[in-house]
Amino acid sequence: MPITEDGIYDVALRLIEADGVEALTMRKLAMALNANPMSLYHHVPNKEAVLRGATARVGSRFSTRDPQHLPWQDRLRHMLLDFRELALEHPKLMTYCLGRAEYIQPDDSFWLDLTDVLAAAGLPAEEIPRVAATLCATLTGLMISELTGVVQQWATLPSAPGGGPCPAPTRPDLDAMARFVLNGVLASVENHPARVPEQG
Amino acid sequence: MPITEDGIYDVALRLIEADGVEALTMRKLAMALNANPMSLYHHVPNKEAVLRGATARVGSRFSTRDPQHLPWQDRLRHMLLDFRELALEHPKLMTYCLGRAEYIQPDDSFWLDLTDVLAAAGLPAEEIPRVAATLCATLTGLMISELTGVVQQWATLPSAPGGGPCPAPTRPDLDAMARFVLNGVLASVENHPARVPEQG
DNA sequence: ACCTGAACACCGTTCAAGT
DNA sequence: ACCTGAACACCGTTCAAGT
Repeated sequence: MPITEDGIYDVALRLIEADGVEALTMRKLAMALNANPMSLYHHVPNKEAVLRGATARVGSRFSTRDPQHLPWQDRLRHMLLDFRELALEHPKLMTYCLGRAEYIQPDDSFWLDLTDVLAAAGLPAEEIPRVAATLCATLTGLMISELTGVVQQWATLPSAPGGGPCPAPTRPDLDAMARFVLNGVLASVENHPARVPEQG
Repeated sequence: MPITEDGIYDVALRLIEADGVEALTMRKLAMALNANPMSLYHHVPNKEAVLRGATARVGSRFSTRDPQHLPWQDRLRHMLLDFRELALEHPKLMTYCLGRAEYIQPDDSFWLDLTDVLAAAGLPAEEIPRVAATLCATLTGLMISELTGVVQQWATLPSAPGGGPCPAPTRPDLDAMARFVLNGVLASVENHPARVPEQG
């Protein structure tokens, strides 16, 4: 079968999730595609573009069926938890791309829905981009920390010099920690000084 | 002058802040040290150790004069803002190490002070490591997003499909956004269900 | 003990040559 | 248009040989 751009991104994504981003090589990628390493350069300008393409492919999988009839709190909750689910499905690539710019774009449904929800929450238009940006930053930290394993490591650390280590958090524990952060985010929006609460 | 382990870390840190982590090379590092590339391996096992050493050197600069007489809210505020200042002083290296494990260790004064503050806030001992872990995760996201420039980019994005872009945030704006996240963190701790508020 | 040159096994990418 | 082999300019690291 011939090489296609999307085929390159798909195989790259598979290799990344198997061995990590740092193990991805143009030569290995070509081998997995049964192609000559140099053939890739006829479909893709360079390695950076491969990583960008794989990232975009994951991003396109984010299908938010944003339930617009629900209260904004529930909509925000769904969005952020959906984002987390997607990140947990592609841990290796997401760990990579959460740490650099450009993984959330202005025309992503995630960004559009997020700003829409914040408008529904009663935030004035000029405040929305900055509040949305801080929410994305918080979400970034939660997911990077969970995906790299630091958060599990921290949660296991002793809280006092003499104390023993805590039991490692299980998946339900991590879910609870994510919801704890989420509740803080919701409270921050609710208490934003410029917010005009919806009447009724 | 002879090569020393600390000298290697210091020069590595300088090169990293000048050109970024990905531009650091054992060969360039040796050149900056006026040494043969292979000489480094007599003082350091490999490149990973160089990055770990440089990271530890930045971490040791975190001098928290934790004002224990202040209310826990003020102590927490100081700690997190001090952390941010340190990160802003070493943006390139911090961007790198915030994205991987092990940059906060159990015997770091940052961790010890953080757990101490949470105890002063009235959190039960068994809850402290997990709350501390989520706070570190939030802080990680804020700083990664600020250092990579995503948060500035997001804050500049239009909030509605028809709307124009917002003005780029200035340093005071970024400070305000950091305080916004900080207030959310404080509120999360204050409202933690297991917290026993201090009397008086 | 410390340094060094040559060498090995890799990279990403260019380019001229093939079909 | 698409593919390919050789080659270039790099990497990190090993190792035998030097002082």
